[in-house]
Amino acid sequence: MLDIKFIKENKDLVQKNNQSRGVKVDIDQLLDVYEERNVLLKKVEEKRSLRKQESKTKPSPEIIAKMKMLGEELKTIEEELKDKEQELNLLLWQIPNINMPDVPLGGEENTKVEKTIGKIPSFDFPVQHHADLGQNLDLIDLEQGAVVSGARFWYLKNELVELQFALMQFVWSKLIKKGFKPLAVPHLVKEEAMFGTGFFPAEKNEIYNVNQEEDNLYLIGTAEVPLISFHAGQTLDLKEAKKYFAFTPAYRREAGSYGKDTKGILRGHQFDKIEMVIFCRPEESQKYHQEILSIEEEIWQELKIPYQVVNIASGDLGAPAAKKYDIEAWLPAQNTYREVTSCSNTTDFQSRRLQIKYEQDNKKELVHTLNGTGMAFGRALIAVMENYQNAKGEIEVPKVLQKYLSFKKIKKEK
RNA sequence: GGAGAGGUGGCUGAGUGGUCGAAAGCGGCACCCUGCUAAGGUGUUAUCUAGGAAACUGGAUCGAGGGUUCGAAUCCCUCCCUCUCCGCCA
Repeated sequence: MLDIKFIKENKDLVQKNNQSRGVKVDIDQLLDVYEERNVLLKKVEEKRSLRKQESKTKPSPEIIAKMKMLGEELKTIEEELKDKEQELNLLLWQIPNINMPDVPLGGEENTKVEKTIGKIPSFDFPVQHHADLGQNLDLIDLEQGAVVSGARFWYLKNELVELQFALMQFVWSKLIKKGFKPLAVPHLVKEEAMFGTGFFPAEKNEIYNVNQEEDNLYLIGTAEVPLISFHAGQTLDLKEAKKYFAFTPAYRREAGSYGKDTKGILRGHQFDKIEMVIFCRPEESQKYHQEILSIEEEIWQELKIPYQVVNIASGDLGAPAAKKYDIEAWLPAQNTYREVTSCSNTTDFQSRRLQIKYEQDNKKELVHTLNGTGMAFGRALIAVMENYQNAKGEIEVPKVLQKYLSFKKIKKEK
């Protein structure tokens, strides 16, 4: 979230920024509420001060009577203050991060293609959709997934599972080489972690709530949540930035996407993913954003799959992100690029909520946090399947993955 | 799941209703001493927040949130977490 003082001093900027993201919070109202809250706070503090002075020693009966009255007044004002702070927070929590200067303004249609890498392949045979390849080669079982868990769940089978494991090792070893430290993280988190990373309140309906009555935990929609929360409440030594990654499933309700991408495994309630995060000093976050992007690009380049990098427009940014790049890989069967990774600079939006700081000239300052997809395996599998299919309806194994596998092609006969 | 114990400052640990933001020790910092020398002495040393140029002043914080009380680290309730024993278990 933003610093209320920053909002006060940069009213117009915040207002414009909100507009660019389609967020309708009345900043004047917010600042009014803030002022009202400050007045109440001052009153409360004055009365508390009085009470404190009289409570140093045992007071006389008259003073006790007086203090009793003061206590009543205090209680009333404290109640008002609490309501006012609640009102303030509800407004404040809706305000998204400030766009970086080079974020394209507008909605999805204004997403800017930064670069296009790789030549779109031309096939001299009819290309198959990954769902058909999966069916023909006995790699995906959507029907039984639906029987067991419902729509948008599936089983991966045979070589496809091995292929995913090969991709995992490929990305894993690369991130280790790049200085990222692996973490095995909780997949169920408390509300505070969801709020702190900025997924609540905005995206609450995307998240599974487990055992609300007894445990009230939330299934992670991305490892970003436990990874960033790993340092919640801590003051870090940031002489060097901290880099982590984790391999986890991502659980998503996909509440708003009924009827969208229903064929195959492009959009599901659960997919495996490697996520990376970085904690760094504010002046370094733009540099590390580029670094994360370049690692993601390297992965797709080595897989030899065409992709484009897009700079997400303001209206499409999640609340915590100041800037976001997606990589979209070419999917031949859909004849288009589709999102396969996403990396964001969330500046101090998350660290302010989670109170993640570092020490600078004997003062504690908020860190900047970044996150990026190492690999979303569901979509990576789709990209490999569709781009590496051949005329015989087989799937060839990308060169960089071959050392992890005992086969070079996925064929029909097992 | 059952039975218990507990969460206090950077650390150890005292504090069961008022003068407690909190003894003592350790650690840190500053100065002094310099034939007890990998030592001694003196002083100082929590965090957040509002105002202020600063000195300073106010408020909050003893796991979190409520409650009782004129007054809560201390009493009551709920929650979170840690530990011990039993049970179960990959």
